[in-house]
Amino acid sequence: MRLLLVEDDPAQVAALLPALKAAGFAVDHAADGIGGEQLGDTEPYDVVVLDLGLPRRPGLEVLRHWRAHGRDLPVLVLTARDAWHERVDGLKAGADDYLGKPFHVEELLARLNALTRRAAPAAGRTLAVDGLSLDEDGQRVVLEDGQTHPLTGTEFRLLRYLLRNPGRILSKTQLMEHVYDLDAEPSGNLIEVYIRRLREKIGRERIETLRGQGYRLRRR
Amino acid sequence: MRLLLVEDDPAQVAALLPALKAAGFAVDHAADGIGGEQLGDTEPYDVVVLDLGLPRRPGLEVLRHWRAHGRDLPVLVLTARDAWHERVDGLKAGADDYLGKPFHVEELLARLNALTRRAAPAAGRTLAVDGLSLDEDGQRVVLEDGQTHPLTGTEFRLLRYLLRNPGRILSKTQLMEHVYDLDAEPSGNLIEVYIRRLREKIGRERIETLRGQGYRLRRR
DNA sequence: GAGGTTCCTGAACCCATGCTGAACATCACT
DNA sequence: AGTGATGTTCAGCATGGGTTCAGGAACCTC
Repeated sequence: MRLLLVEDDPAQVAALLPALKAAGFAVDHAADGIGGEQLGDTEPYDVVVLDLGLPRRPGLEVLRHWRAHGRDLPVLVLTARDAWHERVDGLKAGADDYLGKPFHVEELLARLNALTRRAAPAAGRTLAVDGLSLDEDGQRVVLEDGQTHPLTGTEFRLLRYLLRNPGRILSKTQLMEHVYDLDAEPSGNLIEVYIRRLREKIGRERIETLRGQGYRLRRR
Repeated sequence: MRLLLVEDDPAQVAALLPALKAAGFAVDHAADGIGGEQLGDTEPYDVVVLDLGLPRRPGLEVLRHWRAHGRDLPVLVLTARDAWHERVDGLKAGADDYLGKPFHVEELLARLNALTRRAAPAAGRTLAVDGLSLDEDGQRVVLEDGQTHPLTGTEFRLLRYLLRNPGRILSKTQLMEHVYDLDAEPSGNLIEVYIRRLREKIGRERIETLRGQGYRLRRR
């Protein structure tokens, strides 16, 4: 079992390394975001323990990078205690689990166990579905015919979520919660408005409406 | 997706039920350990949300009972905040995941999603009986010849219930209660109307009428 | 086969939901 | 402060789907 530990605090590392090794993991260690990201890109780890507060590159970005590139290895995120929005952010970014600091080593081991027991999930996806692709760096959509449209921030988040769940029905509440953070209520018709704006850019028929249910990105 | 919620606090239940239903789960609820255990023993749930502090029988015992009897359905455990030993106990007893109270509903849904995705890999949620299959994500029927028809919300719920009970006679009252929530009386001829609409989509003869008794999905 | 009951069917109704265009508010940047 | 871009709210319109109704067909009982 190969494990990547991305953590900058030397004290933490000193505490964790022996415990992880004793638990039977072959541990690699990176002390900053960039190093961690590179290791995660290239080495076949069974699981990653990722701190969020990292020098050089935030943990969340590292995680998003992996997910955006289809890297679907199990990631356990370490967050500050009680920062529940961080945890939700982490889960949204594709974390499989989180643990609030400070934590007990025993608990970390238990959770790693649970994670590695899991079968590998479905293959990672590129954010491209049937000729509709999202340029995540440029924040643009590219259509089949090469046409590209720039997206505003909200449009981008909405489309990204749709593309991550092609063919699935997504309720307005779900969309609301993913486009904005936390418990946003679909008070106004915000989602409708943005769906409309997206449709203008990617084509009316690519997003179906399911009355009373939500919306669905059409997959051909 | 059938979900069993074992939780005694009425306020929690009131908050969770609608959210879970909105997320597409068919939710059964038990208010104590013994009831929950029995339901879990007998019904084919896709996932269980289990509170640990339960009257009549502690959640951990319920979980251990299931695991000891080879019941391997995914279980998410709700624990008191910061009771980390409880969480470790839970994991040792065979929980697949846990969540500390108080938690955010969105977080619960995210974790349930992860759990159910893992448990039913690529199986694609479909209910199928003799060449008649219901695409639960897409809310569509697919016939033997590949023909597909989109379903409205009510049609969908009705057909799903029929498919879950193929070959059984289902009275209009039963259908009413499952298509709508609970105590609805079959005042008008609503069910008749919907049966008709369904027949139009899946074929006249797939649903038999049993005069005075109800309807039955024909199984060949 | 008369009479009653149950079910079928097509159509009409009506309302919640969704769509749309535009105004208004807010933010970032200069 | 001014400007342009983005985010949010609003009001009116369109429409889909849930519901009701009425007339006819099928079925059962006597």
